[in-house]
Amino acid sequence: MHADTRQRLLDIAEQLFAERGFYGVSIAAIASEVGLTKQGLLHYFNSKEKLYGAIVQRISDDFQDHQREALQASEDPAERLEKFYAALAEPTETNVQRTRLLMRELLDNNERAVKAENWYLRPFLDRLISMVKDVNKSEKLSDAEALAYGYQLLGAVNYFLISTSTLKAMYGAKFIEAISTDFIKNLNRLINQGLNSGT
Amino acid sequence: MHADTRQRLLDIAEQLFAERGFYGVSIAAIASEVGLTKQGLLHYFNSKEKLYGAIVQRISDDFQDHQREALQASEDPAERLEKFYAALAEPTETNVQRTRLLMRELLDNNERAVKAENWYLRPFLDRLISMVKDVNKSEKLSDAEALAYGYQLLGAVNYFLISTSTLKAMYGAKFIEAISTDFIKNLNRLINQGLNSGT
DNA sequence: CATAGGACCTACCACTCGGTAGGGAGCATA
DNA sequence: TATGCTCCCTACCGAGTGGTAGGTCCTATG
Repeated sequence: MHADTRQRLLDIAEQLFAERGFYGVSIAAIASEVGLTKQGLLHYFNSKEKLYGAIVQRISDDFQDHQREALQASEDPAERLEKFYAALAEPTETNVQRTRLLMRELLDNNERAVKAENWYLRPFLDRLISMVKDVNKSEKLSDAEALAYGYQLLGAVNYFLISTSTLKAMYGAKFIEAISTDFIKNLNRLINQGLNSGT
Repeated sequence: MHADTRQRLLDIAEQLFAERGFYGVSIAAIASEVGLTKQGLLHYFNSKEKLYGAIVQRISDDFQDHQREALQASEDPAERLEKFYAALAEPTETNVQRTRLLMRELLDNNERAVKAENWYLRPFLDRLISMVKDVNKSEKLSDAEALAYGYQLLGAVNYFLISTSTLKAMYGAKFIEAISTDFIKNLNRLINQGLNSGT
């Protein structure tokens, strides 16, 4: 079964798909990067779509794992939310990579006209809603309000994450480092302040 | 010179690039949508890259125009910022389309290794920085702080815009409409609140 | 020692890609 | 009438695409 090769295949393909998008990478290019021929790759995944699907599935699974961990990390709901977003915002290489890939997924989704497999984000978002609602129980936020709020922060974090490299080139590395710390500070302020004053 | 055909070419290509990305569309597909052959298209733009570049340039120009308009729309800096983001968040078809295209640009930028033409966002962001600083003059925000703040809102808005169609499919149109109004409300609250209390 | 199956290969298929060469129709100027 | 330019065409190219067919080697099991 050679799970080893399979893993390397997934890892490298994930990286390439994140960098260049689904149409921007050929299976031959992926295979050669792994040290296989195109047909070696197709031995493990019968088609390009299947390979890509396996990658998205893996990411989505991991994301939900991290979410569950954040839930158990603290008793205070606000603190939990802070930790959750802080983990998402961490500029790890894999974190940035996966954010890029998921963002591309979001963009490409549209034309695939929402097939069932695209609902992978659903449990993630549902959990996010309940996390937000937990923070501000006194006001009894509606699901829509909670999602609006959670999604705003999600967008802020993800957008910034995929922008850093471009921003760095524009403003210089030092400036962006300064921004990064300000960014997290701001984020936490929004979490605590935004949810504890009138809607 | 048939500026007419040229315009239609740009319009349709913009739409297709936004939907499927640079690699996802062939110039033949674009041409046939316009009612031309591939070589008819190449008569106007010598290469696929040139066509794409012209589109990005046009968007970036229009964006800056809108920004300038927002600057003149009001005397109150906070209100200006509100109007600015409200305009960005408007779910117009072209607005969504262009946001998608620019987001793809941002994702693809990385591998093009930051050539000079990718700095098209620079004046846009610079103006954004000064707009944010104007709102909170008493605290004398640094450029980094201002950009961190402005970029957060930018990310929130853009990310939400490209997500609406997917979210609609997941949660239903009604729910998302509710979110949209909550979203803008939230955004304005963040603008007024976030900038007037301690950093 | 035979055999089955996993892991990977070469060769090839039909097709699409971006781009070039060269020509023709229509019109404006000389 | 000749010339030249804009607009757009057919025909074609080499390279690359995802995928299939069929085979070879190796190892694990009977």
